[in-house]
Amino acid sequence: MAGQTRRRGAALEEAILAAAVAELTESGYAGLTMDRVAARAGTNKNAIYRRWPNRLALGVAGYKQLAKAAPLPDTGELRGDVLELLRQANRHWSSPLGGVLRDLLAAAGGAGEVLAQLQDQSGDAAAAPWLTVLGRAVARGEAAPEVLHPRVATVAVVLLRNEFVVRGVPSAPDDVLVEIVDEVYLPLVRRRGTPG
Amino acid sequence: MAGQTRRRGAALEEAILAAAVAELTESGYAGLTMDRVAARAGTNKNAIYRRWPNRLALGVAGYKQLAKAAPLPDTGELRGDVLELLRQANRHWSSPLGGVLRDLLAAAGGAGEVLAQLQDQSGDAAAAPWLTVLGRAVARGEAAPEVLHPRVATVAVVLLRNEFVVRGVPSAPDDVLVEIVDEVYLPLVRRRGTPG
DNA sequence: AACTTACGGTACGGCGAGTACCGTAGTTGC
DNA sequence: GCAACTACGGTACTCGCCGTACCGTAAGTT
Repeated sequence: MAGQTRRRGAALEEAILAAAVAELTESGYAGLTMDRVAARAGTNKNAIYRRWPNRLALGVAGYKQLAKAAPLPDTGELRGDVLELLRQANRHWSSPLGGVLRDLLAAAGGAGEVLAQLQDQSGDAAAAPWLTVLGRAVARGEAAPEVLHPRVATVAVVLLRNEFVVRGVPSAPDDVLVEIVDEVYLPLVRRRGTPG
Repeated sequence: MAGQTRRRGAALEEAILAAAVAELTESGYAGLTMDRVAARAGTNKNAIYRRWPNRLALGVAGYKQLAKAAPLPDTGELRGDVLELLRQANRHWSSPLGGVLRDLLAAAGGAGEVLAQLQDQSGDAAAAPWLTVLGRAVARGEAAPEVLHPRVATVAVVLLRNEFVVRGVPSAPDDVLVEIVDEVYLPLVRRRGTPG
């Protein structure tokens, strides 16, 4: 209609991705249909399928576009850092984006290739901030050196995610975060007696 | 065709549920389509929709039919009990049934009513065996009394579930279970120093 | 026997994934 | 500046599956 020139290549790709992101934020992964994305981008499904093999791949691409890392807290004491990291995670999963992530993880259904792309946001790479914060605590003498281990370091955030996955809460109350920190995480990582 | 009499009521309901269970075990929740269940039960979708409002409800009903509680371990020491509970959970989630449960949790998408029915198997009620086992350990002096708290008691099984949800592993190696027990769970629940 | 209820058969409507075909505009090479 | 190629736009499919509607008919009821 308008005298706009026909888009190609990168320009069109960005338009499609922007449409996908808009649909994801407005309606979640369930609302991300190929027809709607195509319509919103002012193109058709053909152009999408030339770039992404299926709906899930487009969803993952859109999610990665949206998710960005939060700044690392440094309050000077372990408890403050840990609480802040937990609150960041809680905000993320409480947001519409958290629902998208859950749906993507479900749609991937244990398919390794897809999960690998999401792990940057939710898996092993997510252990890095925890190890950093714990490392500073060890240097201060607040934590035992043997807890610098991904499985131990990420216990708190794993427990929080469990609240979302199993209980389906829209947002975890702050009490729960505090409880996780004080009842589980700090007792676990603080200098402890030698095991039998 | 055959001179079989037409089924009604409970007999038909059981046939439908049996068909649903068969589809779930053979093809998982994805393979549980209303048409196939109807065909397999030798009836039609009508009879199904008179009993369950939608596909998810039928899936949940089929799952509950399949899931049964395992016997509570009692090895005489905390570590043995905990490892056995973890191995039970690992077997469950590694089985086709575990995939079904993941899909159902995903399909429920945080809908409380549905999640409540599954929690009997995976949520709060699942804390009971852990509290029992821990209670015996406390009586023996193996564990501190303040860990008799659902969030603390279930830490091990939550960590294990995380392996499945985030990493998508088909089955957790036994090393991982041992690591969870020795690196996280036992240090956490064993008698510990007074917190600051 | 008449009546009511529930099953069986079938045919829809709706939606969304993914595919196919083709005319046409933009780009590239000569 | 012209031809050849590539990629976009439009459209129309197929397929699978959920959920609903309609109706004849068998089973249980009184």
